[in-house]
Amino acid sequence: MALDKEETGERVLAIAETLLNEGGMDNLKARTIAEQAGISVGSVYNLFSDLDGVHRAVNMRLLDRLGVAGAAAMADLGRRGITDVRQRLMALAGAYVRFVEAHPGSWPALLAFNRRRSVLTEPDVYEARLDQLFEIIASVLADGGFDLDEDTRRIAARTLWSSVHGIVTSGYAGRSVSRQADEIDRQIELLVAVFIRGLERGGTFAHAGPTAS
Amino acid sequence: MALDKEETGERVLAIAETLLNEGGMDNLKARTIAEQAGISVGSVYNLFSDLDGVHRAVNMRLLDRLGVAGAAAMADLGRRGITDVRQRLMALAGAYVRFVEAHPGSWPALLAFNRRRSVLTEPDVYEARLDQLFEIIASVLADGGFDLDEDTRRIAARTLWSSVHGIVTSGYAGRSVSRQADEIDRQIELLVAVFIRGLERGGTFAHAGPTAS
DNA sequence: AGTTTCCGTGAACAATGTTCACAAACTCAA
DNA sequence: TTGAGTTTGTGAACATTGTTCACGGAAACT
Repeated sequence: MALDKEETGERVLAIAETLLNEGGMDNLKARTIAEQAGISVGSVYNLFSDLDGVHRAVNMRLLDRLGVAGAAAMADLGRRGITDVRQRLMALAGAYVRFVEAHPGSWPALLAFNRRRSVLTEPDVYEARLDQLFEIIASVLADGGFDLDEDTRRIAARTLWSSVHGIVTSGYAGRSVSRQADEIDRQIELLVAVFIRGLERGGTFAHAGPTAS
Repeated sequence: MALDKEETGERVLAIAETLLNEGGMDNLKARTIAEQAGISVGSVYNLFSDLDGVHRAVNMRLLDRLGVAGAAAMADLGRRGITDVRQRLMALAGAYVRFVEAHPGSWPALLAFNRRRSVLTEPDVYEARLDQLFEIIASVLADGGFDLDEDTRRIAARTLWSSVHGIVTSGYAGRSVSRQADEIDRQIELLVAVFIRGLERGGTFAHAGPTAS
């Protein structure tokens, strides 16, 4: 055998990611993986606990890649000496949009996966990887000259992320990709602009009135 | 037979919704539905094209219910003479949060369903139902005294919706429900506050710089 | 009554996740 | 090298599930 266990595992993950990216969760089949990897079905289960385990591993790779993309976008701006908050936030959002477009099947599959196993599993590893992204956003806000205490900045970073995420996922649900791409750009543009203007005005964001009656 | 075709269909949908709400998409099984409805598997396929058809029908009911919840929240505020933009937006967001909490399994299942059949099917009916919600938000913004042209207002309404949606779905992914509920409230509160302050400052939101280089 | 149409039934088929008894390959001491 | 012990690979077999369809009965209509 030319490949050792770890190499075979990597190959399986690469195949699995392609399958997920091309056909979503329904396309991740044990027999297809085995066939394409040149191993038997049983070996797949020898390498991973089950298909969920394979999917989880693929998801980790995706999250790592997303983190790298975000960090790279920031590094690029830093290299070019750009410190403008708006440009930095747009660069981060743009990195996310491009990441989603580059993973049209596997990223939705990750979201669907998390949704399926909502509260049942330990999302600790996920959270850790996402926190990394929140940190980037929070640091941008910290450098933006806003008058925000650390807690508010933390919330604002998460809110910004969730909002961009919502725009992108809502945007790509239905219709054709091209038609929606422009709509998504406009929404993100408005979101970032409004956010910056809103934060610039300062003030507190403490829990005030009732959410609803 | 005591029930006619339509009544049986309704019963099937009620059962299907319960199944989805309790166990997500994986829990929607033809045989379970048949058993609980007191009919045979074949009859399920006589009433609906396939399980996707059942799920689609359940989703329609959910979207209708969401629309009703939104309209009811607005009607309630109207009855109490409340016209404050912030309160109205918070009421809408609150209605959505409560709706999601009331459908902990079936709503995620709807989202997962849409994600699975991303561009393949006709989401026209979905879009129509969602547009109804966007209209409500847009009308609130129109009454808010902002200096926005109609197009910007449309984008702003969709952005606001997508953002709230993103906050809620990101928030309920992982961890316990109770822990996250407060975080979600704070994020929505900040989002709405920032949005209003940002829009108040007026100005244009035209596509300006490059999204990223 | 006879005919036609519609509807319910559940056995049967195909696809798929998962297991497991067996075999092959490998490790390492004697 | 040999042989015991361990690890790894294999694919047949099983359980579950979506979906179909030939059959039979009920209902409607003539």
